[in-house]
Amino acid sequence: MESSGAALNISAVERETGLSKDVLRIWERRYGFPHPDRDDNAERQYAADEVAKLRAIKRLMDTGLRPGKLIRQSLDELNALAEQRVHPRRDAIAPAIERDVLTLLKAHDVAGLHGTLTNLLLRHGVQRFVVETVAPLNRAVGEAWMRGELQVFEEHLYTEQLQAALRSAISAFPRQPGPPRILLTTIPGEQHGIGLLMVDALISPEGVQCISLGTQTPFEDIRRAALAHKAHVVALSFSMAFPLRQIGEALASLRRALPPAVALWAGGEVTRRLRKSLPGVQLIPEIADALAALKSWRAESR
Amino acid sequence: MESSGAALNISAVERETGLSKDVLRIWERRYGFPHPDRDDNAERQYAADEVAKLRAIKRLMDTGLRPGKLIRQSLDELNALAEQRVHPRRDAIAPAIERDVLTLLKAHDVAGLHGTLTNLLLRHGVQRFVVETVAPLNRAVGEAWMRGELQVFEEHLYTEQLQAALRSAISAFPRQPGPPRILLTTIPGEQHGIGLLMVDALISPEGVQCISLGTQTPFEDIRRAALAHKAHVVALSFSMAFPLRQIGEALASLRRALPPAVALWAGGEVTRRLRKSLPGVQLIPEIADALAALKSWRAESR
DNA sequence: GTACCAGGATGTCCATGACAAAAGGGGTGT
DNA sequence: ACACCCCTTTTGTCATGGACATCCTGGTAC
Repeated sequence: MESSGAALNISAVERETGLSKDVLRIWERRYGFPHPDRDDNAERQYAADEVAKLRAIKRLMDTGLRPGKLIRQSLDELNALAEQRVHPRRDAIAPAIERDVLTLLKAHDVAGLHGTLTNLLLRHGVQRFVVETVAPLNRAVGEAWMRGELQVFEEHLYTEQLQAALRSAISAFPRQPGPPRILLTTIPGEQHGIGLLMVDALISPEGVQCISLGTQTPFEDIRRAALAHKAHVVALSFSMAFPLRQIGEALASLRRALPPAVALWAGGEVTRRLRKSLPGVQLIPEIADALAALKSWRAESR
Repeated sequence: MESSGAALNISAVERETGLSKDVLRIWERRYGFPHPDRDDNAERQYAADEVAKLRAIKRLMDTGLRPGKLIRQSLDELNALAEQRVHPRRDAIAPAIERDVLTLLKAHDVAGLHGTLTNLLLRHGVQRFVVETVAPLNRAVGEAWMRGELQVFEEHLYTEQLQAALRSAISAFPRQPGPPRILLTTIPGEQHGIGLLMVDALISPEGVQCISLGTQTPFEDIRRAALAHKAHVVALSFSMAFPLRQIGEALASLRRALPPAVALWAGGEVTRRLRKSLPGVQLIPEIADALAALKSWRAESR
């Protein structure tokens, strides 16, 4: 294992942790952590365990905690805290399905995972699959990852298999002409697209036309796309990792850029943490709320 | 159009153009461009046309040009240059299919695009579809985008529809047990996953087991995943936008981290621009080379 | 033609200062 | 209890300007 896998420079740490260079430097200045070695050229060289602790801190911050209280704790304490922070939400024992999937993931059983997801999808139908299976599974996987039970690559495998399942469900449904026509995408910087697929799979069966642009569409292009496709709704998805600060600003500026007749939906659990009220923006903190939003759109547009 | 849709601050420009804050600031210092206004707090406020020019410059840089020669040119000159830079490669008139797809894209005809891709896929089979249709189409779309004929959101729609087509093809093939077992992913920072899907679709029919982790797997996790899945090959994909500088370094360090028995493939057109020789790394500059690489792996491993 | 070297071009890193926005903590009125 | 407001602390982002490793280009020697 030699020198514990080569120290990382600051931009590598930025990529691995999601903490900007500015933040890494100012934490060092203010809190004394991290405290990387310097190479011959006086550049920071972060050790693997420092990066691990930074990742743990980032994880907890994404749930709403602040760095000042986290940064002095040891990695073990942080993991304990993560566990604490997760348990309260678990109202009962984790259902069998979630345990099964986590077991398959840890066993790296690709075929089993694929089979299980496909089975659930076919058994319950797309919509129940999304609301009752995928949403809780995402939570379970996210929590397991938070607790350090899952490796990053195991979580990637989950995402990939889930994506395959959702896409096959979506493509099985013939596209029916709207309305409403819904434009799905994420803003630049938000690279998680699973939320888009979930919405697509959930509401396509309702006879709406979902047009997905994938992730990270520049603002100006979201506007242009909405006009070009004559979209009735623009729906954005945000993940927990996305900087909360930017969400409000982004939604407000997009709201200004879009014609008032075009509805703007913002999905993702984080949207629950938004403080400012955003007139003209429909928040969708739970995936099931997308169906409600669709209903109310149809009611209003008559 | 008043203040042309609100000026962007430096981090917004970083997201929209892919140029880091450091680069934006030092260009301003060295070349005098961009030259953003300052707000009350002396922070840079980039106008929309500056951002457009920056995007044009970035586009051209991704093809190997250097900023010093680009930055003094006007947006029109840059677009002309992009056109020039594209044409030489076009040895004949663009085939009908490529023209058709571009027309559909510009007409925002989602159903037509989906139909055309599906039709081609079913008509020619997966492998021919990937090599003879998708690869030239990608090039055509990339070039049209470079010339400014395509908007970003139109290119996103293409990517999304293509992804749907490829995934449905892949999922239609039953996964057969390898060998080789091939781990597909990209390294952190590389967010384009189409290459992975193309490889998957191309070689899955050959009876290999492709395990895709999606994009941006941290180095350490690539190693762990290779071991956990007992992969025979680790295949990475690189797009033109990925900083060439980092590719060589990344491949070398990954080569060191992986057991010698595990082959390392690096795909994508950019790999042709690599200077250093990389022992133990198989380059795959053309998608069709993946089949050759597979053949030679099978020959050697006997 | 090829190999090699010097100088220019380019991106990344560093240190430090400043400040706006968000969050927390009280206190007060209903 | 709860809602509201104001003040303090916390936190992230931005700015400036200097340094330097690396890559590219072009010229020179063989």
